[in-house]
Amino acid sequence: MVTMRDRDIQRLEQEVRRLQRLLQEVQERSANHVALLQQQLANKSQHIERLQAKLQSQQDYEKIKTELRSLRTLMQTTDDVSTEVKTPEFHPSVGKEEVLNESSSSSSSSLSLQSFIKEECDSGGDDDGCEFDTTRLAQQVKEALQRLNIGQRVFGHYVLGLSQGTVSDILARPKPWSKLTSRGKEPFLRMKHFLSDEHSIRTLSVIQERLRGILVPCVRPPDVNSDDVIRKILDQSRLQMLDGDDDDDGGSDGDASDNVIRNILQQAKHEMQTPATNDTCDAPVRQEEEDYGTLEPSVQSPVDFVQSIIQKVKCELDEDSEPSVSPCSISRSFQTLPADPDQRAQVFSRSEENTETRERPRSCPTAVSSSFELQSLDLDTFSITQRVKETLMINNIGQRVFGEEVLGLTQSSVSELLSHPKPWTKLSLKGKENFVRMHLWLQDPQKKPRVILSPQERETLMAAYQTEPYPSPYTVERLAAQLGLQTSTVSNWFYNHRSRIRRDGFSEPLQTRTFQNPAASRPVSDSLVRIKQEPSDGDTEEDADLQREQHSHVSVGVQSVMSVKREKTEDLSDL
DNA sequence: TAGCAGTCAATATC
DNA sequence: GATATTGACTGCTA
Repeated sequence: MVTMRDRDIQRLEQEVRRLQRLLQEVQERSANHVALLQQQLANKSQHIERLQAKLQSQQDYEKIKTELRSLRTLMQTTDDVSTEVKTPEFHPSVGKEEVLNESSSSSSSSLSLQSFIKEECDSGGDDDGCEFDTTRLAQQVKEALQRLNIGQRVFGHYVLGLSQGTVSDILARPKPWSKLTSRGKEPFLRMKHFLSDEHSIRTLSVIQERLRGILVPCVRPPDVNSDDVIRKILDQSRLQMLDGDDDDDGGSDGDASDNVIRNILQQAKHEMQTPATNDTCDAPVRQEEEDYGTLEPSVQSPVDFVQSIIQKVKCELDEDSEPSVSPCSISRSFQTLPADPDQRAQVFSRSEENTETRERPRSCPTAVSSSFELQSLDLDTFSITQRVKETLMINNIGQRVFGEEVLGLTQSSVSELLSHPKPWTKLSLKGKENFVRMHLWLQDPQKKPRVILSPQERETLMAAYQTEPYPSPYTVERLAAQLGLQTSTVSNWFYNHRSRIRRDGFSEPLQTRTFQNPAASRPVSDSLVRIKQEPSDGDTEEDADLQREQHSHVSVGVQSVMSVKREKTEDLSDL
């Protein structure tokens, strides 16, 4: 009996131990499972955090979408401007309103320039009825640009289709409407239209902001020039290097640029491929493709828009990221020499006066021979240096001047370069640039330099103008000889001077002012000259009108247009 | 053909 | 970097 009970107890004890083990195993499994779940939870939490961060970073999606639309609009309209701006006369029916205002496709409230002009003119019944206060208009535009922090360059390019300098000129000295030709009226119509179209203003503001943000504006229409030639050569060289070897100090720049381009490309592609926004974009940018080449395989419309962005960004990044490669100086005055040795010496001596303030020559588009044959990338550096040395010697040009003006190098560097030229294949990208510059400089010796008149020369011309505003050919020749200038330079100066005096008379604001000599940006003693205002009996009606206007606007200044015209009339009378 | 209006773009200036 | 100046040019007109 006792034995049976002991056996039962023993069995029960075994059972308890088994259950305890089982319990322990379950507990361990549960703990592991809990740990696993906790780990998964942590992972999920991290994932959620990442997603939230991503969501946060993409909150400007709508804004970017809007900007891309704006950019697309401008891509289209810029092409329109670049072609239509060459139209010599303004034809309201032709619709240059494409500039910026074509955004009406997304803004039904936008007025077209055509309808705008019609509305403005309807009150008068014909063109004469369009009477704008150009001074006020210019002032309003200046204020708007200032308020929105929009530069004249961007405004001129996208809205007016004009260069920055012209915009500056028009805004600073607007002619009265009645004195403008139909061509001259066009920028003012555009300004008026721009001011009246909130969408255009907003779009331009966005673009300016965008350009200032990540890109450098490339507002000048692309053209074929020496810079392009060198750029192509160097690009080709870089491509070869990337394919062949890694001896390229410019490679990192290129990679960085391409990464940025790729990012924008992806963003733009995504934008364009989204069904909701995949509207038609039937403006292929063939011209830009030709100008800049393509980064990606060609794509069909509507992704042509993407292509246009690539080209634009490529252009902008190229200009921004490769300053050392940018072939800046080729077209500057020292790139080429006048045919006449005396003039060459004069050009260099004149420019030498200013070399202290000059840095590496800047970019300037000047056409060079399109048959330029440097694409072979196999320049004879020894021959080039020999020819450069000979040219410098013949023209008595110092290495210092040549280095500063053509290569952007010091005299010692020029000396080293000319004395010990490396073979082309051993040169780095930057080293090749110097030889390309020298080669172009040698290739195009007939190009005229930009003349910069000295204060003394201006003074002489001004004095001559005082006595003879319409100089005879003999006087022009005499002045040219006296100053060592070309006769065309003297003639141009007189044309320009008369033109600007007239313009300044027109554009003068109502208050009395001191009339500045065009040369007055320099401290020239004769910048203030008393103006003649008394009318002349022999004046025509137009002259009288001109005089009234002048009389009401100008009290002191350079010799007036009335006296100029009067003298001309007197000359004719004498004849 | 001279002169002009309008403009570009290199350069100066701020 | 943005703006102003100015020599040179184009296209038009008388």
